[in-house]
This record gives sequence, structure tokens and C-alpha cells, in this order.
Amino acid sequence: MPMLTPALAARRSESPSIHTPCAVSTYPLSDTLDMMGAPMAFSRNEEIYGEAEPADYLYKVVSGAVRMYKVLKDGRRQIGAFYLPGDMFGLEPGNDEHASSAEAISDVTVLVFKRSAVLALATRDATVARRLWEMTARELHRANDHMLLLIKSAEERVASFLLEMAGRGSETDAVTLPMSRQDIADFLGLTIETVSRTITHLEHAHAIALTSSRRVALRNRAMLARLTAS
Amino acid sequence: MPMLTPALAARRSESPSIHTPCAVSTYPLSDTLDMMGAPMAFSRNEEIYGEAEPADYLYKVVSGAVRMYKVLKDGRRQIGAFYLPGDMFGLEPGNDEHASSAEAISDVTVLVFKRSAVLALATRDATVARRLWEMTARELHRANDHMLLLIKSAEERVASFLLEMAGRGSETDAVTLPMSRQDIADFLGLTIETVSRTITHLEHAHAIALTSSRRVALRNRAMLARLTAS
DNA sequence: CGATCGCTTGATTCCGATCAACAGGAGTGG
DNA sequence: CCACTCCTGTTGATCGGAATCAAGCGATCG
Repeated sequence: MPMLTPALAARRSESPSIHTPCAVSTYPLSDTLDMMGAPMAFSRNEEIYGEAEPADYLYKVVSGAVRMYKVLKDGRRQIGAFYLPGDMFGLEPGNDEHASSAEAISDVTVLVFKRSAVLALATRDATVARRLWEMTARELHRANDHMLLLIKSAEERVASFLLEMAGRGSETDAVTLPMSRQDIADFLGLTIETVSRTITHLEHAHAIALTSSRRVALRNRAMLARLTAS
Repeated sequence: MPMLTPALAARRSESPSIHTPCAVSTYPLSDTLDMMGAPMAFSRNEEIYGEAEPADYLYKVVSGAVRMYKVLKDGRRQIGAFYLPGDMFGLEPGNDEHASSAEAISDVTVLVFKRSAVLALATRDATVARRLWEMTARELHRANDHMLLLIKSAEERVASFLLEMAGRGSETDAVTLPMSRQDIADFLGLTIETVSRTITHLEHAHAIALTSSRRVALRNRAMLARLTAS
């Protein structure tokens, strides 16, 4: 359990307000399983697991945010997904090693489940097995949607991203981004400069307003949706 | 069952040589299930299923090739995967509708399985359930790998694509591409012109040789692998 | 107060898209 | 059989959007 520096502790204090602690997207696998989870904390930028490491655990975000990513030899990074409170990640069915890495974006608390226990429960309880399969299927859908995003223009990608983030968390026009511009850039396949410029552009177009760099207010969802090109 | 024109039949006749009819990647769900499959034929460019259509069937490619894709409002198309003989596709766990469309690239024959029958078998047989889950998980890994490809340069994408195609089918240096340049372009997030130019460039660099536009010989796998940047 | 970090903004470059023309092969019809 | 068209792929010229290079700004912290 990492010691938090005052700096990190301060940052962490804003986390609870970022996301509703129990998102609508929460799908408890089963009450039995949920009780098996052990709480665990990771501090900002700490690695939760790395690519090719043994996949012995399944995780569920309680608070904070997590990035899942892959890197090329030369360091280019593609963030495949952000996980927010209520989301589960890290399960590798039929694969004993992780195919991606996962890191804490902010200070994070997760519930950790033993893979072996989860699989054992799945063989006994068909409902759990079904839930796990559906979890993987949802991830697959997300990944396919994200591929479609990666052929869009910069403005379309940023608009899509903002609406996606708004769709998670509390359903208001106030969106708080737990991740840095670099994370957003690596998620959208752009550079930080292009992300920054595009956000500024959307602000000038009165589609959004920025109270701080991490706090966005959606001013014109229709305009954003149009810019999405989906 | 579509009537084949002589032209299409001619094209089809080259199909068997394109891929080994029973690829290594074939994972029969179970002998029980494999017997439930009904053969079905689709002619070139015929739709197998469309986005948002009810997902009542699971498919297994016997011969030919299939493209799975999504489109944006304005027609931009992202091909998420190509399915070759031995590959299964079309299953939507926890979702009664297809999230993507699927079309025959060449004349295709598939085995068709009733979704309800597959799911019923899965509830009875835990091994089948496990296989289905792993199938979805493999697709997810593929999708995550493809996202990583979509941040690469044009040359890196084409080199990756050629090596990927070489890795499927018979393990020789002769690769036959069942799909058009437009399909490749939409798979790699490029234009046909860029794909064509890049292939020409790889040829000039003696990394590959073209006997015809659809037949590529890998001349220098090491060079290709280096260009891959993975 | 100076240093660091995350973000924004500006100037310029460059890769791939776009626009355009053409080539080769296959099928069609005279 | 040959002329014609259609289709697919290649090649060339130019354009444009995002990357790169570079500077500056405002927080937060030591």
C-alpha cells in the first residue's frame, strides 16, 4: 500500500467529486463474488499490471480512474480504454497473461478478485459465467466502436470523446476529466497540441465551456453530436 | 442460394488455393455443435448480416473471405476484421442485435448455427460455454491489437497487414490477398492510393514481390518486421 | 521567489488525402 | 475475333490537416 505524498493526497481529494462512486454501469457479477473482492489502493501513475504479466486477478474500480494501454517499441502509446468507478477490467479468459498494461490515472481504489476463484465460481454458477462472457463482449463492442473513432477527424474524435465521457458519470452537462491531455491524446490517436487546440476551438464555437482545464461544461450537445459524425 | 455467373465461379475457383481449408486457427466448439451447422453460400459483395439486424446466427467460414465493418453517416467505413476459412463470427452475447455488418468478399460458403441452439448447448455444456467466451476474448485481443495498428504510419500499417495475412493461411512466403485495395485501405484506415503506393514502395525496397496485384511474395520478412514497429 | 508541471498558442513542416489521369485485364457484344 | 466498356489498380500533382518545433502562461509547490 503506497504512502501518499501531500501532493498526491491533495489531488486525490478531488477524485470523489469526479465520478459518482457507484455508476449506473455497475454490473455486480453476483453478491457471492462481490464479497470476495479485496480492497486495494494504487497511487497516481502507479502500474496496476503490465503487458505479459500473469493475469491472476480481476479488478473493479471503486474510486478514481484507470487507463489500459499498449505501447509500440518506440514508445508511441495507444490507450484502449479508461475505466471509471463501477467498471471491471483485467480479466483474460483463455490467456494467462495480460495483453495490455493498466495504470492508475489518479489515486485509485479497486476491488481485487482472484482469477482462479472467479473461474471456479463460473464453472459452478452458469449465471456468473454468462455475466463474465457478456463483460468481455461489451469490451469488444467498445473496442470496435473505438476503431471507428480512430478514422475520424480530430474535431470529430474530441467531440465523440466529450460526449462519451458525459454519457458515463452523473448525467449532467458538467463533465470532469480525470485524465491529462496526454492521456486523451493517446486515447484519441492525436497529439496533446491538437487535443488542446480542438477543445479551444469547440469552446469558441460555444459547444462547450471550460471552468478549468479538467472541467468541461457541455453547452450545445446537438452541435457536439453533429460534429461526432457517427 | 445465389446463382453463380461464370465470372464469379472463375474467381471462386481460385479460392481454395488461397487459404488452407482447415486453418490451424480452427477451434471446433464441440463435435456436437459442429454437426448442427447448416452450409450456406453467399456471392461476392453479398451482405451476410447488417448492423442492428437481429443476431440469430453464428457463422463459421468454410471457404472464401468475409469483411466485418462499421460505417459512419457519411460513408466512411472501418473494416474491423477479415474472417478466413476456419474463423467464426457473428455471435453477439448479451446483445440481440449485430453491432457491425458482414459481407462476402469473394464467393463464400459458411456453416450457420442457430444462436438459440448454441446458447442452449452452452448452458448444458460448460466446455462449450468456455469456448464461446474464449472466442469473444480472442476477438477482443485482435481488436486491441488493431487499435494499436491504427496509430502507426502508412508503411508500418501495410507491413503489419502483410505479415498478419502471411501468419494466417499456409505458412509460406506466398500470400494471396482475397480482398481489394479498397478493403485493405478501409481495414488500415488509409486510402487506396496510399495502400497502392506503399505496396509499390515495399516492392522497390525488395521487401516483397508482386506476381499479380492480389499475389504477394514476402522477400524479406526481417525488413517487414522491422517496418512493423510493433 | 524560483522551479516544475500541465496546458495553451504560434509557426512551420510533412505525411497522407484529394484530385486527376491512365493502364491493364476481363467480360460483352458486334 | 476485335472493339468496347467496366473495373481495379497504379501513378502523378497538389492540397490540407495534424504533427512537430518552439515559446509562453498560470497554477502549485518547495
